[in-house]
Amino acid sequence: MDNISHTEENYLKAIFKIAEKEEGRPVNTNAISTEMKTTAASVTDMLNRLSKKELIHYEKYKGVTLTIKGGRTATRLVRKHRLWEVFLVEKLHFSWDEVHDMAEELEHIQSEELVERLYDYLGRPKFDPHGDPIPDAEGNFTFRKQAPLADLHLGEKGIVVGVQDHSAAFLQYLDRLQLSLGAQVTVIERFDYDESMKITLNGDKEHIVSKKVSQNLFVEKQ
Amino acid sequence: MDNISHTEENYLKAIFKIAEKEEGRPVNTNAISTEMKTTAASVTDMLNRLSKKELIHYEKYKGVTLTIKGGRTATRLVRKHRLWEVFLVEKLHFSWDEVHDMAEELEHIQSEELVERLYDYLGRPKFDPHGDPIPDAEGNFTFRKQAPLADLHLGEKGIVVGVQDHSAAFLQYLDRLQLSLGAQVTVIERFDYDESMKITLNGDKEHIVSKKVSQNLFVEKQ
DNA sequence: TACAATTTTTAGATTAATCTAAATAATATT
DNA sequence: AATATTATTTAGATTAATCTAAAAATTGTA
Repeated sequence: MDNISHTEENYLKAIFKIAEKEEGRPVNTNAISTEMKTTAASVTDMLNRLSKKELIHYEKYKGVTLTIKGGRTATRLVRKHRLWEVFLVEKLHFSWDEVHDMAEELEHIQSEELVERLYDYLGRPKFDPHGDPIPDAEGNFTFRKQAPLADLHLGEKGIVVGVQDHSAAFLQYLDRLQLSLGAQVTVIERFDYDESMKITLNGDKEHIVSKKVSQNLFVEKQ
Repeated sequence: MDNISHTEENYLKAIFKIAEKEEGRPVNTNAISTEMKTTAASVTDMLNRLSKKELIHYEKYKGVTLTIKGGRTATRLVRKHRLWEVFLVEKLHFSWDEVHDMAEELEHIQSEELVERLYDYLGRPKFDPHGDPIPDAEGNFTFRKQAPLADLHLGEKGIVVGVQDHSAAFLQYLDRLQLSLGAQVTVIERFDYDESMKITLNGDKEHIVSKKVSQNLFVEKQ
């Protein structure tokens, strides 16, 4: 069969990512050009190519959706990306804010056998170092009933399970606050003025976290 | 600085590989086109590009040599390739005949930090699963006083340390004969007729190995 | 040395991926 | 509904990497 270039793979991943938020609605050209940091003209060009390869359903001016084949390719990339991130953090001891770019390259390594061996080697993880679910070999995601920390009411407890914002700046800031995955947080005060909140960390240290932080941090309510 | 494409990297590696055998003599266009499985015209094209980037010294009709920069790039690729092979064999339990193609892809992963962490993680290996030396971070190779098994005289002993032929077919055949790295061989008979030899394996099993095998297997004399 | 054979380069085309600028379609606004 | 705005596509160029065919240079040989 015709093989898929790195660039085509990246477009599929971008479309998949946008489609996640858009819940099935067709993804439009501009959204893709923003995600891919390229021009709309380049996107149109690529959409024609992807369509010819039956990786997307595409109608002029009407946006795109992934075909089964395109969706499978995208979830495989996500699986590979997240498994490599686990490898980099668990085995090579990189921190969670350093691994994204390396995983962007590693996800394009072809061999399916390699990925599955890596998966076993890593102990069949369900989540990556940022708390994002790792799809299984068939492309199925494990979902969690998570909510932004901002949604917790006074007195409620939660376990930190993920982030909305994946930027290195945010991740490093969380490290400074010791707000890493698995930490237990309890809301002990809420300030309406700037929507910040006071929390305790693992029933111990107290912190004030801004609205921005509490909105970008996912917890599982206890 | 201008960055180097995967293709350019592959050309540099090919030139490096040919230059190893040619011992410093300029590498000619045809040799590269054979190694790269491409046309001489494409090679000439690429040589102009590599020359412009100061990765090779190139004079029309006179062949090429690597510049310091080009040589460093090539040895880094070799280092990465061989370290990834160690990873695939030692950690993911692939066999030595399966890892080449995967390593061809993995060697292009950029991060130098990743390679050095991998190196530590693997226990700072000096040789890859085929017995080839892994250059250090500065590009220095560890050499061994090795010889083809064919050179051993009657009664001489050697330890299998490497292969000349890296083909999967040869490697699989060696596995069948239990002639893996580290095996001790003793020449107990030599047949002039077809230049085959009878050996004992680890002082035990007897085998007859063909000229072709004994020429493609490196041993360290004891 | 001169001719033949080989090697290498040049010329001109092709494909993937990109760009800018202009044209067209869809959507929003008065 | 007509017009303005925004989104998308088309047209035409560019660059990297490749090819085939032809030309030029080098090497081998009679």
